[in-house]
Amino acid sequence: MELSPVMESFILHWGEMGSRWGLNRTVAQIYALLYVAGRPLPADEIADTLKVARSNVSTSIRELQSWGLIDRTHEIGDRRDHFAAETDLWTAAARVADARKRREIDPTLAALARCLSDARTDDAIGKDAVARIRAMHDFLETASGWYDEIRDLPQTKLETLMKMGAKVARLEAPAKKPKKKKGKGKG
Amino acid sequence: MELSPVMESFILHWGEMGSRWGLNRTVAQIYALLYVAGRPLPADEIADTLKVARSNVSTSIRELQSWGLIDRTHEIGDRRDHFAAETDLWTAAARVADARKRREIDPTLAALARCLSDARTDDAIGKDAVARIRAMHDFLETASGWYDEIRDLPQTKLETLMKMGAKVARLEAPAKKPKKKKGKGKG
DNA sequence: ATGATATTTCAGAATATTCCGAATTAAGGA
DNA sequence: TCCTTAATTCGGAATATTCTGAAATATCAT
Repeated sequence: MELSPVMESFILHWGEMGSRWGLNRTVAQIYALLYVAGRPLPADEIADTLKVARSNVSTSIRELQSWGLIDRTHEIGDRRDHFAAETDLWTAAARVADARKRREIDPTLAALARCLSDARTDDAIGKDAVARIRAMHDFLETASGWYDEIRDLPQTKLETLMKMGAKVARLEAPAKKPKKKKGKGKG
Repeated sequence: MELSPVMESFILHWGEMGSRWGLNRTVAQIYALLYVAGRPLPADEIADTLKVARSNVSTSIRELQSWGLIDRTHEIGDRRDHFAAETDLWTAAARVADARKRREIDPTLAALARCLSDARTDDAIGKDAVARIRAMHDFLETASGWYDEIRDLPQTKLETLMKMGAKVARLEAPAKKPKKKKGKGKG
């Protein structure tokens, strides 16, 4: 696929971004490419466009599939697999959040639970240290539970909830002097 | 500092976890150590305990400070700096979220804005592709705006909001048969 | 100043990750 | 079956990151 300057810039920036969020550059770039392309692309075209090895595309595609960020499709008269990005960004974000929770939060919670259990036979650890580990466990568990509760909300409900958030914020800090908006000097 | 088996396990797991969230192992381990220790430790004691180079501790401490996750303190009769972890996990999580937004989301938003601006003189890009880039930009901007609105809420308000979230969830899928509480089969 | 201790910097070693490309496997079609 | 094309696997090269240890710098007391 022929990339325009802006498309190229978009893909490069996205690759950069992805690498800060635990994806590797190629994986993020492929997602970006499929996202702007707006139509399913076969693996070899992806490799050509991004100038990476065909095998690298294969591996990266597998990774993107494991995140639920792309779909595999087919075209008549073409034996090759084609891939399309999930273009609904709410859905994409939710997929990533789900996957990260499953891969990182849940195992961490399990590890913390094991620590707490083991602590009962660890006579070298202090009660306060155990309490802090418990606090960590409970914090993650609470956050995790909230996530489970809101993750299935349809977007509209979620947006409503977000707007409620803004209201709560405004209730909390009512404009006492609505005359002038002044920088708070937070630094 | 002498580590009990559970403390060691906690620190190792946390190091593992941290590396999945963009911190390096040592940084995450130092935070974990200071967190369980429950008292300020000097850099050389951290190095001894974790068996890493003193210089590595210096660098990692700087990183932790840049995330706002540790405080520097002093003890009378001791010229060394001592470091203590932020033990309030809400605060710690907020600090990380703030930092990541500033370091990753904000620059990405800027890059996307630049793409959109450049797109006007890019005659090789299609209108639909521009529209998708705009969708990405707007999505991030919206999420970013929401975050700004709720980040200053005190914990209590935030918890209230979270509970509202749970309620909204329940309104959305009301228990038709409130006879028995049954596992929802989340898999 | 001088010496003692604390901290930081930084070049390069150690390690980890990403990526390529050759070889292999899989899937059709004739 | 055999041939062609698509897809995957995997050893190791290329690259990036992390970590060490030595040297430099800073801080404080005398």
